[in-house]
This record gives sequence, structure tokens and C-alpha cells, in this order.
Amino acid sequence: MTDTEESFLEEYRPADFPIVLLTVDSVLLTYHQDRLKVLLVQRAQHPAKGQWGLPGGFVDQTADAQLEDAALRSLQAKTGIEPPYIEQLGAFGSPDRDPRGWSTTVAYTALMPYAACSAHVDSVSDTQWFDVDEIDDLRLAFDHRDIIKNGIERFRQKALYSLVTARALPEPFTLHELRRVHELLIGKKIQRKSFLRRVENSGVLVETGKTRASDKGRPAMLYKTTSEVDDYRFVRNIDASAG
Amino acid sequence: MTDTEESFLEEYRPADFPIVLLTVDSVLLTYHQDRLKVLLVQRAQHPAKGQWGLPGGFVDQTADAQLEDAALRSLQAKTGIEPPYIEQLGAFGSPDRDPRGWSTTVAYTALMPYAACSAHVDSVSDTQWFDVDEIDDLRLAFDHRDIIKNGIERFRQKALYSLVTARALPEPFTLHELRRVHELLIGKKIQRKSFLRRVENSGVLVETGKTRASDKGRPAMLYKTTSEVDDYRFVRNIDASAG
DNA sequence: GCAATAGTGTCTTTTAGACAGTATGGG
DNA sequence: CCCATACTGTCTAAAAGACACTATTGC
Repeated sequence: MTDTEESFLEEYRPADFPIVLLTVDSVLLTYHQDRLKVLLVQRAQHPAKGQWGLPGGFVDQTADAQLEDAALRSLQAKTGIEPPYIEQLGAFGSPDRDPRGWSTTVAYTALMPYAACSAHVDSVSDTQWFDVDEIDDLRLAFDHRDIIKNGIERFRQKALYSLVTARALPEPFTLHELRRVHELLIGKKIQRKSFLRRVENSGVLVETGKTRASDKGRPAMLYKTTSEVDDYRFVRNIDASAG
Repeated sequence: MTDTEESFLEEYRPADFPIVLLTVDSVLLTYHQDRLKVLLVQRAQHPAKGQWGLPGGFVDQTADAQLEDAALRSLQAKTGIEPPYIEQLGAFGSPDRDPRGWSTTVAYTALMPYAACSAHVDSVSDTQWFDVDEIDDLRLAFDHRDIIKNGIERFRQKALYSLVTARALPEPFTLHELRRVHELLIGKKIQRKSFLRRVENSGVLVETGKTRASDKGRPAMLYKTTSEVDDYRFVRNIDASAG
């Protein structure tokens, strides 16, 4: 027999190789009522049946052209829409994380405005937003607590040098709302003036020219994102160590 | 039958699930003769037999406690040692990247001093350092060119706000050498004075007190890393857009 | 007018960029 | 002494932190 790639593939038998468990999970975050929330799903099937865990599933080898598509499919199923921002967090693999054996999950982390899916989420009982401060008290499936912490940490870093955080808000939004998202992630107050300067210098947010009034106080200017907001990076970070 | 996780696992048959191809690959970079180099391996087996590709392999479900262990094993096999710095780059999955079918690789990116493994690498013909500027001209296996570019881009970003780059150098090293690594990654000259200030303020490198003379000119101070170098981040980045 | 919130003026501090100057080695 | 390279002094510019001040709404 000739040693070509064709003949190799002819003889190739995937079942001869060790069996691998590969899933995709997403840490979907949002901002609602001055709190950061993460979307969790109650598992309908074993393993970890009945426990809360991240939305996710298997790659559909006929439908998915890349791993991200599998993440988007599972998020679409639970929220009714695709999130406006998603990025890969990383792969987590170990012999212990799943009782079925050595397993790997590719985790994504995403942002979505709360209102964009609240009707869909409220209509089912197995999907729910949890305050990120609550997750230490929950019993979560597999290593999903670690993955959630990892996702939050990713956005905490991003809050220091980017404005993608705006993708967690419904448009248009006020600078106060956006600043609160940053403050909650960083765990520190940010000067209004400093924050405004950063937004203006970035050029990735635009004023709508309209304002939104609340019960009391002066109405706030409303802003929208531009497509560049996903990739923009400040040269100088917010100083998380400063007073 | 009772609906417990135990009974579920009893009935669980992994072979009933779609077959998944999962590999681990590493982009190992170093600095040698004023150039950035990437380690490539000539593939001994199909698919892509004879082509150059990234060092990598399958997870060993009995030996590896995490994905990173699989990456370290394959690097150890090709260089004789474990790299002093490694981090996960991300998972790459698609139906097209491997002729055997839908496949995923978890890519790592690592740094190592050239001299630490040059004897081992030089002793075999299937492992070789390539100048990173050469990779566009090489025929590479799978999507490894994309992964390499991704790994270089990761360190280009890191060169703007960190000093992990020192892990590509043999210790002790001069500030000139370290600065050259940054310049090659960023693609821009960096002011000597600015770079020295950053190193001093970081506190993650220490002067050895010794110097190294070259053919001509004043001998340069020698520096060593501390363990904090892996995690340190500057608040203010090098400005890649400036002059 | 008062309370409350939004937005601005401006001073200080920090640190990178620029670049000219000095220091220290080999011939 | 000359050359080349290493290192330093110091000015300027950019931008964040701090904080007091003004603006605009509802009552």
C-alpha cells in the first residue's frame, strides 16, 4: 500500500482512539438594578442533575463551523437571542471535573443587556440570573464556580482598559450606568471626571444628543456604542491600586 | 431503576456519543541572535506527514492532571526541558482544520531561553527553530500558521504592559537584550531611558551587581528575574502608536 | 428655594517620550 | 585619544486623581 495521506485517511478509524469528552460553556454577564448578574441553568439531566450550572452543551458537528457557534447556540436556546459580545475565556480540562471521566470544556464569556432577554428568561423556571456575589453560596455543577470567577476576573481586567462593558447595557445608556458597571467589576469608586475624559478620548461611544430624566436631579446625557467599542484599548489603565 | 447519578453513570456508554478529536499544541518562542524564533516539528505521521507544525499531541488520560500537562509533556519531549513560562492561548476548533474531521486543539504559548535547549534541539533533525518572519513562507500543517500568529500577537500585547518577555532570555541578561525582545515584538524602537524607568519601577527584575563586557563599548549591567515577573502588569502601557 | 443628581474647571501628580549629556570599557 | 556602547539628567506632554464648582431637573 502507498503511504499517502489519502490511504492513511482510508484506514483511519476514529473509534480506535481514546474517548474524549468535550463541551462548551458560557459565562453570560449582565447589569441590572445596580448589580452584576450571571445566567445559570438548572441541569435537567445527569450528571449533576438539579444543580445550577453554566449554559452550554456539545458541539454539533453538522451545524457548528467553530466552537463559538456551539456557545452561541446554547445561549440562544436559553435567552432567545445571541449576545452582542462574546469572547473565549479558555479551555478547562481535568480527570476530576466530570464524573464521567477526563473531560474538557471550552468556556466563553459574554455580555448582554438584561432587558433584551428578560421576557424569555422569566418565562421558564430552569434559567435564572444570579447576583455574582451569590455564587459562593450556591451549589454549582462541575467546576463551574471556578469558570465563573475566571470570567468575572476577565471582565474586571477589561474594565481597567476598555469600554466593552457597555455591551452589558441596553442602549442608549447614561455614563452613570456605564461607570457603575466598571465600579462593580473593579470594586472601587471611579471619579466622574476621569471616566468622562476616558470615554471622550476613546471615541468609541457617541452622544445621542438626548437625555433621560429620573425621579430627581438633572437628566443625564444618553450614549450609544459604536462597533469599535469591542476592540478599543486605553494606553493607560484605571489604577486599581490607587485610593 | 432509581434516578440517581450513580445509576446514570452505571448506564453511561461514552462510545454512544459523537467522536471528538482533541489535541494540545504549543507556540514556543525564544530570542536568539537578535531575532524571535518559534519551535517547529516535522510531522512523522499522517496527516500532514512531512510538513512542519507545532509541537503537540493528545492528552494522556492516565498521566495528565490538566491540559497544560499535555502541552508540557510534548515540549519536554522536543526540547528536553520544561519552559519557564507557559500560558493558555485558546482553543481552536472547526470541521476543516484536520482532514480526519471536526477537530479541536487547545493551544498554549510559552517562552524559553534559546541556550537552555539548543543542544537537545540541534541533536535531532525533526525539530528546529524558525525565525518568526519566515513563517509566512513555510508550508505548515493544519491551521498552525494562524495559531502561531495568535501566539505572537499575545506576546506583542504582553510586551506593552509586562516584562514576562524576560523568560525568553538566559539569566543573567542585559537591559539591551530585554529591550530588543520588546522592540521586535512591538515593531518599534523604545527609548532606553523609558524602558529602564519601567524596569526599575516594576520591581520585578533585580540587578545582579555584575556586568558583561562585549567587543566594544561600556559593559552592561546584568539583571535577573524574580518570581513576580510572570504576573506583573504596568498601569500604563508602552504606546505602540506613538512616534 | 432646596435636594439631588449631572456635568465642568482646574490643580496636582505621575510617568512616558525625547534627546542631549556623561560614564566606561576596548583598541 | 577615539569610538562605541551603557547609562543619566532633565524638559515636555499627556492623562488620571482629587475636588470644588456650576447646571438642570422635580418638588
